[in-house]
Amino acid sequence: MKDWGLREVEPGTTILDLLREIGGKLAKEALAAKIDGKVIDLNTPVYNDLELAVLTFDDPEGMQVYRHTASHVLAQAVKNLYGNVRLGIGPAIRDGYYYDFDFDRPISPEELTKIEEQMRLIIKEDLPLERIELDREEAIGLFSEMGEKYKVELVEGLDESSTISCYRQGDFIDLCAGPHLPSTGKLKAIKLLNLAGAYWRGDERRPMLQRIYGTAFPKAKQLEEYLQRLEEAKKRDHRRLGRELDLFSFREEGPGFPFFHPKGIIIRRELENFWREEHRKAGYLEIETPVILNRQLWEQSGHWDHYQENMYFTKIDEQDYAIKPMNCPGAMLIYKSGMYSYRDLPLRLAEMGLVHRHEKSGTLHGLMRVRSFTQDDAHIFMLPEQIEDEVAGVIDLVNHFYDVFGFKYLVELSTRPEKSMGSDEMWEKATAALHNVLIKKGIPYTINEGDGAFYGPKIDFHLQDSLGRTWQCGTIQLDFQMPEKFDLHYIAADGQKHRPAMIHRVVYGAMERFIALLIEHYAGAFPLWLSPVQVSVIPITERQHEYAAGISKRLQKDSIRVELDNRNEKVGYKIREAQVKKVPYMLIVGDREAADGTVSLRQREKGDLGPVLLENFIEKIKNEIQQKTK
RNA sequence: GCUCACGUAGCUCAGGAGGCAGAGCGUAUCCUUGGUAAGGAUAAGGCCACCGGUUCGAAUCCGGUCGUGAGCUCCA
Repeated sequence: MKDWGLREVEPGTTILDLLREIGGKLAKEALAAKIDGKVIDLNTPVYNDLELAVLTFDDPEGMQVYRHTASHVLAQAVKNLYGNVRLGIGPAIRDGYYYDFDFDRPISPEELTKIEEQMRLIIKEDLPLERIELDREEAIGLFSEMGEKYKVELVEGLDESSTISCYRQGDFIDLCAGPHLPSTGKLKAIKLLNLAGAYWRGDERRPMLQRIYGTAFPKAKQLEEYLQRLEEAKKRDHRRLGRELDLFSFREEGPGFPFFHPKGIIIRRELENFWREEHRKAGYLEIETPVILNRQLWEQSGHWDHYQENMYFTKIDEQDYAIKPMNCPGAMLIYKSGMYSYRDLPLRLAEMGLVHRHEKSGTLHGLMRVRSFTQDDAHIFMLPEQIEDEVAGVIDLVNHFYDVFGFKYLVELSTRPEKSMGSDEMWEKATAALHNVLIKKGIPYTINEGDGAFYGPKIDFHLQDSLGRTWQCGTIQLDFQMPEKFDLHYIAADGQKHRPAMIHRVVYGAMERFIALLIEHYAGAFPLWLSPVQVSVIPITERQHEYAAGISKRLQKDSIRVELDNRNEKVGYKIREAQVKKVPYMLIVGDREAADGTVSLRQREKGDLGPVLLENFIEKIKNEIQQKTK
């Protein structure tokens, strides 16, 4: 923030006037101001001494004000075009803004163009935004008269004592805390992006409104760049790359049930191998539990009461069974099959468990959200005093894994949900334990109130997809319930039975989701160790087919995943294809290479690297695979 | 599950006032044997998602079902 020194002005001068007086680009670029940490309108008059910071589009708060005003312009445009429409809410969000409308008749996406044109007219008029403060009764009266029932509801929900503010631009007035741009003319590059449904106040029992999403930038170039980024993100979409790279598919015969193709399975198995290795090192033992288990077990675990709508059922010999939606009850039974001393704890039982959940049809999303998936699960049974160490250990493990892939993640601590089991005391104890570890480790996190599992609070690790949407992957869930329900115990030093504590945890989360995120993260160009095809051998003419086949066999002998492209095509064509399929290494062999036992090496990112001896290449690639570096 | 939109060849998509189904990529065969991101020719490939209605006649119009997309709700 620049320092413009001290200024003295007539009382009542607005901040905008003040900035104009200072001159330069300031007045033009300013969007809002900040006084004592509070963001305010540039139209605010100044009466006392104060320290002022100017917000531009480069400040997140400035950007928010800019887009929030754009949402008001959107609402005004819609009001102008469709007289009979009730307004919902219209905030600024990441990358833009939206506004919710209750139309008499749903509008179609084509109409967005028309609305956008109307918005441009409003911007051109350069209408000043005026802040109006009223009391509760006045506000309710005003919005009732306008037939804005949602606004009336909002006002009624506001604190008795709070001042209610509205913003007016031309003949459009909206309930709003502000702040806003001084006038609509400040808006430059605007664009409406899409149309979707959204429940009023996010409640599925309430009416569904139509939400219009848009964005706005001060410069046309910025808007173009943003749209360009969206296009680029679409190219990284795992559903598209999954098809192009022949990794997996979905069919109408099994909505939400993915089919993994040979190339997709390679990635999956590599991830599993890595997982097994790291878990062995971290002191886990691997187990496997059945997919179908008796109803009585699910009643005992609480799933029958708390998770039924997400479960699939079947009958065997007239008996009710359920397809497991979680692996925990199975792990409980394994624990129960033996006797444990306190010296045996912590006992870490890991399971690549295939679970099925009946997710609502509208929530399915490629591999990110499916109805059958494999969790890289583990249940840690431990002494109460081992809880914090074990939670910390899992956090370290998650950290290590995500580091290998170069993922940045967001951490959330989720607390007790409404639908849950156990005493308040248990919940408090468990939540405090998770909280402590996060504090001790200095991990930044946000609290997600009421979003815990029905049996305990949890720490979640979220990863971002190509469009910046976040997906929960790793999770650590503390559970005092299951050990209770299943009457688990261990023999302590006092020779008596005691109750162990338990952690449910996953690192990848679900293999399917994690693979989806990896695809988007790498844009399909997997690091060598994960690449379904690591090397493509490309003979230039038929004369080298034999030599090329020998190379291919030689690589295969060392478990290198190689494809021999001896199709009747030119080198350029074959190289292009290997490049499009994101194969890390291409070995081009012509007469020269065949004569001196070399290969011409081409790397996916670096291009032609010239000839190398085959054995040297093999040594290099084996080393790189082992290192798991790019 | 809800709102809106969409469903035509393996993929990307044209077409459609109701009257014999189209392109590019990919695939197959042939020609070409070419040195670092697309050589040429020919051919195969479709119950226009499914079920019903309107009509002499439906890929096209109408209704329903299923699936997909964006978002909401819900969650790894």
